[in-house]
Amino acid sequence: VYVTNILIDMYCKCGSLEDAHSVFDGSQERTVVTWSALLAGHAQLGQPSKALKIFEKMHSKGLNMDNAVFLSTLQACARLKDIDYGKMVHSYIIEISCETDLYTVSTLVDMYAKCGHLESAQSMFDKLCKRDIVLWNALVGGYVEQDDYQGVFALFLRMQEEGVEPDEVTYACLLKGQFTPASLDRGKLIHTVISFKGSENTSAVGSSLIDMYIKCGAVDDAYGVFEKLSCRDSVLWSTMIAGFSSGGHAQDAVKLSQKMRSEGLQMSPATFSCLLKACSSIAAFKEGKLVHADVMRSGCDSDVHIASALIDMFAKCGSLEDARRLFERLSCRDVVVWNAIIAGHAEHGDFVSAMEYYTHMRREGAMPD
RNA sequence: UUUCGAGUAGAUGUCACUC
Repeated sequence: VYVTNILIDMYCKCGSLEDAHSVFDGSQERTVVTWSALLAGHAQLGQPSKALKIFEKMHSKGLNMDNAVFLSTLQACARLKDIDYGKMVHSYIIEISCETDLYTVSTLVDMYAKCGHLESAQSMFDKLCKRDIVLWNALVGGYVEQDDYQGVFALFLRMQEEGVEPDEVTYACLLKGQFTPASLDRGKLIHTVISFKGSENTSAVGSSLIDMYIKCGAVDDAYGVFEKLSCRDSVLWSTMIAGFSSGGHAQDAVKLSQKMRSEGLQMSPATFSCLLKACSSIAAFKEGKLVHADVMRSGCDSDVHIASALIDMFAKCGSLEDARRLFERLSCRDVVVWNAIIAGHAEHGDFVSAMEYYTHMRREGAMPD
């Protein structure tokens, strides 16, 4: 059973729910953990409704639920913003009496906050006598997501008063809010606090800051943050590249990727994706072909995300042959890939081919959206 | 203290929408 459980968990963590399911279906013996692993996979991989279905099945089978099961179920409720379901799980937790577990309470607070019930989240929070940083962060994030900046401010002050040190997650939470050029002052204020606390130099905070400045239209400030960072992970590079191209500086995005190459850094699939978008936005054909070569070398050319970005890039550069050649070689085509090839041909006035691709798509049984 | 599973936070594909 252990092996089965580990396998299911592994497949879920690799993002393949299908494989996880087939292991699950083929298993002779199942424990709560077997179910729990499958449930967690669905809750975390964007299949919250299916996660709740699994929870219901577990319930009807009369399995003994434990904390792990509740946490994943509550995550699913939070994603769906299904407060009624969340409350139901909550009362179930009270019945089983494991409401004292800090992990469980944090997840409950997070669930209430994400569903917009900040008062419930706050009162649960207040009733506790022991709080860890995750719990604080969950509530901070909740206020931020509801755009309740007074609440954010009050809570942050209370953290200081109680001597709780914010960590990088706290700052990332503060920065995940809505930002527009009108909110640059708020962004800068948060940045000042972070610098004052000396927490500027971590990648999660750095990329959140960059993203914030880009959303505020302050490309130079964003790049300033990037330059100051001594340790850059791939998310940081992607953030900056994406930031340049969305801020109308696609040329700089390309330049940055050259710097990345010259430093001998491996590009991740996400980096490729950002970079290809930059290339297509300015129809940078030569650079696009270079990226294509990099993609081939890294072996992630079968990734549908990358493939569709490549097809789109070639199409936007006006090289439909290259787009077609890539398309033909793909073994797995999702809607986005089909859309990209169809739109590419339509964009260039080749409506006949566009229609042909459309009928081709229907023949293969893919659903248009 | 979660080594069979479980809590908060960062970037990423096509098209359409407001202007």
